[in-house]
Amino acid sequence: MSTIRGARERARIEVTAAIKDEARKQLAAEGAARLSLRAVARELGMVSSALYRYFPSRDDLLTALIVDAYDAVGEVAEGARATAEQARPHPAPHVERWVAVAGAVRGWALAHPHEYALIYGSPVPGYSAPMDTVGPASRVGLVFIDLVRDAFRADGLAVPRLAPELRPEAERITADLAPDLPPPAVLALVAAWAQLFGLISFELFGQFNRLVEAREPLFRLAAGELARSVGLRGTPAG
Amino acid sequence: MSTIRGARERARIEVTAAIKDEARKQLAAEGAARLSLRAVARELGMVSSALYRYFPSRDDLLTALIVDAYDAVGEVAEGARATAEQARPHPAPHVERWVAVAGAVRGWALAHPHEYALIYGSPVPGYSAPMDTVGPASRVGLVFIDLVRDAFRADGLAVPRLAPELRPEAERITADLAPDLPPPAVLALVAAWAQLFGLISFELFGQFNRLVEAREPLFRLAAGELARSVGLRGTPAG
DNA sequence: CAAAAGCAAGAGCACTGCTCTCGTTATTGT
DNA sequence: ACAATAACGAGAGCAGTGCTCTTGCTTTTG
Repeated sequence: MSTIRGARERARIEVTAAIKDEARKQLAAEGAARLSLRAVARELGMVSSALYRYFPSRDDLLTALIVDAYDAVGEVAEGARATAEQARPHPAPHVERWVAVAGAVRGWALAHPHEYALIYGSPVPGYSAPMDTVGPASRVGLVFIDLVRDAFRADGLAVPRLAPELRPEAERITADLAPDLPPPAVLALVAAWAQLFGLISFELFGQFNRLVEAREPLFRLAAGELARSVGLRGTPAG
Repeated sequence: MSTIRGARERARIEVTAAIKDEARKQLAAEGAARLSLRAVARELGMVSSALYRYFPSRDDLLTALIVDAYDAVGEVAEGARATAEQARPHPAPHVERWVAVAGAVRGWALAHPHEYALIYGSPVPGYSAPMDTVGPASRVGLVFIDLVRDAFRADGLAVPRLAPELRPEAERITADLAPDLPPPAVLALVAAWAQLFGLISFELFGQFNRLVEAREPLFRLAAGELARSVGLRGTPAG
């Protein structure tokens, strides 16, 4: 299965990892647009053509970095949820768990701006997300779904009202994502999910420059309201 | 002032416009990353070095396109507001004016995805927005501010509650943007503004692929709730 | 009418992604 | 154990990029 069969296979794994590490370093330093295959190879002491034995093209390297970034932010979100769940002495209200997860995602984004831009900014390569990315891409979303499910089971949800025309869409999405949850809440969750990343993107991409100073409190405020719009209950004043 | 003084000056203006037009064409076709100075020059029948008489670098060309894009979407927003204002037989409720403006911005984004990505996606060039862009960049925001001001004067605002810690920030931003409006509403407006573009970006950048089908209704729903979060009043059911 | 400034063209530099070939080395099947 | 096969690293090379510099020419200016 995952047993390493020989020196060749072992070396391949190590070289692949080294390439990705160096590429990630250049990504963090210069951004995706300035990431250069040749520079990566140069830094690793290989010749550029050798690198093509590991990644068939620059876009494939970028795709690998995209997958890793999705996994990294997904892991951060999962960790934040676990931490918020085990808060002592009392378990945190669900709105605050939501805010904690959202804040963790924002923190990761601020710490890794170029990786964030890679996955939540404009699509860089040939404008089609490969299938490899859809799994890791949904990890953060799943965290929010699980969180809402917990809230639903513990306290119930203040299910938002829904226009009749959106009813079928809400049911379709609910069947896909979380058949055990109320469709209006799932639809609100999808919208809240997008809006959450809107806040992060605006902050990160400079739209708040010379305008908003207290960014973290504003983010927490908005995230809390989004949680309530999904139906979560928490402390009244945010 | 703006009188054209000679053939040389006239030619410069025309050539500059031609370069921007061709660049915009390539931008729409291939995206900002693949926009090539040499290709633009080639298509215009000039040699690449001649193009540097008009734009000192590729980034400056991109900056010019950014400014134009901000102006274009700003104009669309202003037009949508004017149209919604003059609706007959009855003037539209303010929530619906907000939704109309937001929908117009979304429509422009869907029609010009690469230009939208240029201004609201990840920052492409050396990661610092030049001063030339801040004016045009605020046009859309100003439309929303004006719209909220109209609503405030006509019907008043259902001013959202605000945590005390955010009070100073809200007052600072209000002094900058719209001193005549209630600070909590201005702060909510800033947050709503970011969230609105989060919805558009997620749709445009493929995050809704294989998930959301009825995107326009969902957008209108979320936009309406954002309007209400700022304090606007409208028809109850959205 | 001469000096100055603006302009297009071309050559050239350093860089990019990517392909192809050519020895070398490790893995595999007999 | 040995030969066939596949993977590998190195190098040369192609077409393309942004950008600079020099060289003549033309328009504008004093």
